[in-house]
Amino acid sequence: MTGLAPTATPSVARLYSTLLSHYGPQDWWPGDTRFEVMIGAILTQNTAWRNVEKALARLVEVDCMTPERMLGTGETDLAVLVRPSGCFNIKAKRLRNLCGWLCDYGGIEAVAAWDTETLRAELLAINGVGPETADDILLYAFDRNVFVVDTYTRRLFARIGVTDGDLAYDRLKRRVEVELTGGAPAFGEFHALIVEHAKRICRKTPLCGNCPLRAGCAFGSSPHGPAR
DNA sequence: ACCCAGGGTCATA
DNA sequence: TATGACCATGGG
Repeated sequence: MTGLAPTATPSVARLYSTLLSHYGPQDWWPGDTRFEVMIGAILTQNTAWRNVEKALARLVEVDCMTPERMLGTGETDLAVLVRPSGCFNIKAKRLRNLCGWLCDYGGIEAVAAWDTETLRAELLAINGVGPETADDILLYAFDRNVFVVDTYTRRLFARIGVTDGDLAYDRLKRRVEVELTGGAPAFGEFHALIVEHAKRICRKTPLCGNCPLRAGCAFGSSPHGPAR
């Protein structure tokens, strides 16, 4: 659709295979059920996953991991339960919004029958679910052929020059969905690999020797990172 | 003592 | 439409 990428810019497929061969399959998303994946997607907003795990464990411990039982827990009690994940008052509301939506439409199995466009639009209509969270849910809870764009994706693509400066969410998303073959499993691995790369590489030394992307990386330390 | 994390909403200009 | 404040815990 858009013009061909200049041959000098690394291809999306090449970036994917490089990360995959270096780190191996990540097998995302961690979560026992589709509902738990959805809850994790809310809780991990601007939050380290290790803190999300604590909140998820508490929800399981009090047997709260269904839409009905989560709604049955009061908002205040729910906020206390998810406290380790931060922003707990806001997240308690968002979890309730999500659960209310599920119950209104007949549960997870019912909404799972919808086509991807409809499901995405409905998810985005929930207060507290933005583009990334919606795509997390579509990809990892409902196995849809959707790529998730996050801050790391933007940073990485910008630094190694695959974006041509256009960082708009939908453009970036479409680009990966078009250029990377393999469907949902590949999209899921790619997003996970990008996050894993950010977590493990170049935090302290921007051009560390173990970086599989070498000089093209310079990625992971701060929102701005080293220039170029 | 800072900075950041697997974002999103809302109020301003 | 485009920024900025805000949420808030826990680890580096």
